[in-house]
Amino acid sequence: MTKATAKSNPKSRPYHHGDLRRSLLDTARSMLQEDTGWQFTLREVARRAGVSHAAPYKHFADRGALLAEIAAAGFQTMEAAMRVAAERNAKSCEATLQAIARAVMDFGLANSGLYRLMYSAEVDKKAYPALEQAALSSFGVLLAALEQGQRAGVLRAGPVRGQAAACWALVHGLTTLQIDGQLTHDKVGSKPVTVALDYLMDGLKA
Amino acid sequence: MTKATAKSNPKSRPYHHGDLRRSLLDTARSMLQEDTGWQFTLREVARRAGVSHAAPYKHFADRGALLAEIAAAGFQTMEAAMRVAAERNAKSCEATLQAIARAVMDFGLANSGLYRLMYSAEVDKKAYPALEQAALSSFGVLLAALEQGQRAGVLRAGPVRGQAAACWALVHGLTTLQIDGQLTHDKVGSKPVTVALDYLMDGLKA
DNA sequence: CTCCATATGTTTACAGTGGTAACTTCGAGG
DNA sequence: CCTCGAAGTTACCACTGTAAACATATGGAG
Repeated sequence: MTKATAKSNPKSRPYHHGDLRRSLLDTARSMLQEDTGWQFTLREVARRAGVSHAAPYKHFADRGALLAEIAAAGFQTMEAAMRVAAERNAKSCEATLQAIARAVMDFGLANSGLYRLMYSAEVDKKAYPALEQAALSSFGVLLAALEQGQRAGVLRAGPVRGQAAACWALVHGLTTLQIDGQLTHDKVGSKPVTVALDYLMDGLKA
Repeated sequence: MTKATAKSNPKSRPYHHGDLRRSLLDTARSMLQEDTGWQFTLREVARRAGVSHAAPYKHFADRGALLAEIAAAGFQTMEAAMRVAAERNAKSCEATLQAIARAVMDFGLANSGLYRLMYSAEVDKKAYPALEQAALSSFGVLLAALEQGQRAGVLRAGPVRGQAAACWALVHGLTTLQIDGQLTHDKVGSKPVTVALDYLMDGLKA
């Protein structure tokens, strides 16, 4: 592909960008990073990518499709983080779950814009099966950890998905609260996260 | 006020609406009700209120101000629901907390659009102190219940705000999950909510 | 090697949005 | 009664998402 060579010479701005699709995704991601205030215009993405405002439509059906793809990718990298956290803390079930929770929250805090997008009504999972599946897949990491905990007899026997929903809801809630700055140190103590999780963990134990 | 008489005769559409401010709020609220897909245009509100698209600006600084006011009102009615739930189930601390949780979730499910708005990044609490205070005030109901539980010795002694954060996060998380239809019966069991709360309650108990 | 089909980009256009400004109308208080 | 300000209106601006028509570069067929 000579496209690569074209990209190697950014000065002459070849008519064909080379890899606009990737470039648009990257640009959009970086915009999500800086942009806490929720605004996201496709035209601005195009502008920053140095391309006409209609160009993105050659690669994405519409604005929603771009967002959906970014959100899906977000779920995937979050899932990856969850997995390594789980594997590195496999000694006890509690440790694993705590590690997963921390991984999610760290991810959310580090990429607050992206995290918001992932759970925003802006992008509807029904319309993008790939997105929905990415979300479900990340949920699976939690499920697996809980199942193992039950098998080991550390956790109460019971509907795993119910326990998972509780954990997920708690972690997600804490993350958004923290993103919105409502879990400030003076309001809620020093280690609200660990503490809150401990409460739930105690309730889940056998 | 003869304005009232003017409003009583809607046919002749008097040049001055009578009570446009209230009317706009009502219209907007009802739009939030039907509208699950997140779109909310000020012009549409004006249209439905039977008024020109610039009229709202005589009563609200901008779109955000309207939304903020609606969100604040939402927090107030939610708080009211929480309060009556708490008072009607004051026998035991567990019952009170469960009732509060149910009240929040019922409110969220019954007014999903409004609930979304209340926690949306669309309306930033920093910019509207009244909104922020309304949110904090509703949080206070939960705090009070937990404090009472601690005093009664039913709950662990400890930082109340931390426990509150845990409860809040859990309930909020469950509510949004349920609104998004991700807590379906087959996925998560029959009474995911009560169950999940029970887990946390067990962990909070002394 | 030539040439053309096609993927990718650009320009132009349109409807709809939030927001401002200048004009009109109404009703209340001197 | 008359005026003055509040609450409407229309006209306008910059911007958005999206579509259609046009332009260009590139790879593969002849």
